Amino acid sequence: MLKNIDIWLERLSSLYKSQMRQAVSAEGFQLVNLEILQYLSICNAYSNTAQALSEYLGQSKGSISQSLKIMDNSGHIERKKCEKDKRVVRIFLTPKGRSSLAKMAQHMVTMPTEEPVILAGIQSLLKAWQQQNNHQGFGQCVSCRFHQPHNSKSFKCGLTGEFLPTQEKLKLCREHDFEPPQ
Amino acid sequence: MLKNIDIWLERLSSLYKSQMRQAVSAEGFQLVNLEILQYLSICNAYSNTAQALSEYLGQSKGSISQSLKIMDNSGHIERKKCEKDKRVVRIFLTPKGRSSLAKMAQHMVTMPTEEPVILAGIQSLLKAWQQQNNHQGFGQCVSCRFHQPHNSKSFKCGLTGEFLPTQEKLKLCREHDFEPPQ
DNA sequence: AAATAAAGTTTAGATACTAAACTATAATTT
DNA sequence: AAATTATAGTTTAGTATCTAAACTTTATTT
Repeated sequence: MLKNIDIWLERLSSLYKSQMRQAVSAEGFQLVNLEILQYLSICNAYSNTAQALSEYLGQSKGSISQSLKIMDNSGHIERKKCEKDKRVVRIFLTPKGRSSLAKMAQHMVTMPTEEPVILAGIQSLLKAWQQQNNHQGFGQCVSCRFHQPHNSKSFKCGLTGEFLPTQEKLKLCREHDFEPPQ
Repeated sequence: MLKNIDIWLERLSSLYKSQMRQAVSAEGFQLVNLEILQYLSICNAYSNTAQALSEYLGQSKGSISQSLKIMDNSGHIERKKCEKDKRVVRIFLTPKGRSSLAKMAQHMVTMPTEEPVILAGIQSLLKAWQQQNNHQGFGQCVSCRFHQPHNSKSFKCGLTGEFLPTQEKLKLCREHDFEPPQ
């Protein structure tokens, strides 16, 4: 049935969630609000939309839309219509949102060591999952098949053709894909 | 702010949850029901209670109690009063519960490899978390400070003094602790 | 130009969650 | 031994969340 490592992964996931629950209740938030703030702090400029959040968190668009409305009213996020595509509404963290997130992050323990092999293991798991789930994306630009190094200040995204500043390469992208499609 | 590995952990956790959501909706369940069935399938004989579930999942007793009531009515679990301590109600998976769990497990991808170093990494993270959270327990008997090898068929739990069959040593215990208390 | 697709919002109904009050039993204290 | 405190669980009431489906607007495809 469940393998040894699956049991630990299960526990890891439960404990992570439990930790988040503690963090939010200390700040009078709901779980989903922290998830949204956290996502917005690590996603790239292509991925700050309700649709992306819906895919990332695995919840319906309607539910996300409602949560965003509340967080907009409370001043934790800002929504701006995208000029290029007027169907799209881009979401941004406000200073208030960032500050709330920082407070909640204090309640969370981070990974004690940055062992490359652990990172590699986690990535191999994600890779397997994504392959099963029709390449549903979300990963750092630097590990993406579209990532093209350019110079020290920027890299090129092979999908959009745009040049992005180097700091963006560690952010999550909804278009991320490890492997070329079959 | 967030370290590289934290971002991947975040994604791991979100994807895990998202996967679970897909699995439950395919069976017409709710997320929490799968979490409960899963826990019951991996916890040991000391840990199959509402209180333990509440601690494990980080939710209130009331919420857990309500979910258990529903799952009892639907025949997925059974509740039996504990003879030793009449305050306690022990929870058991029924064949129907096991079968539902098995069906949902088919929708979940498991860890591709059982790399010991990845397992070690996950455990070191859990250890750090537990230490911050007042040793709040939950781990396999085999990694617990109370675990005392006996013979090939059984081991002794140093906390309760009982001898437990070997197969139990891979199950989760709510009393689990990595390190001796300070 | 028409049809289809995609992003987002709104609504209604179902479900889940928490906090607090409550019952029952066990463990501690006096 | 009696009283107090702690623990396990349930119930209730109110709030928040979630989904599905209908709908609007804008983009893309036919």
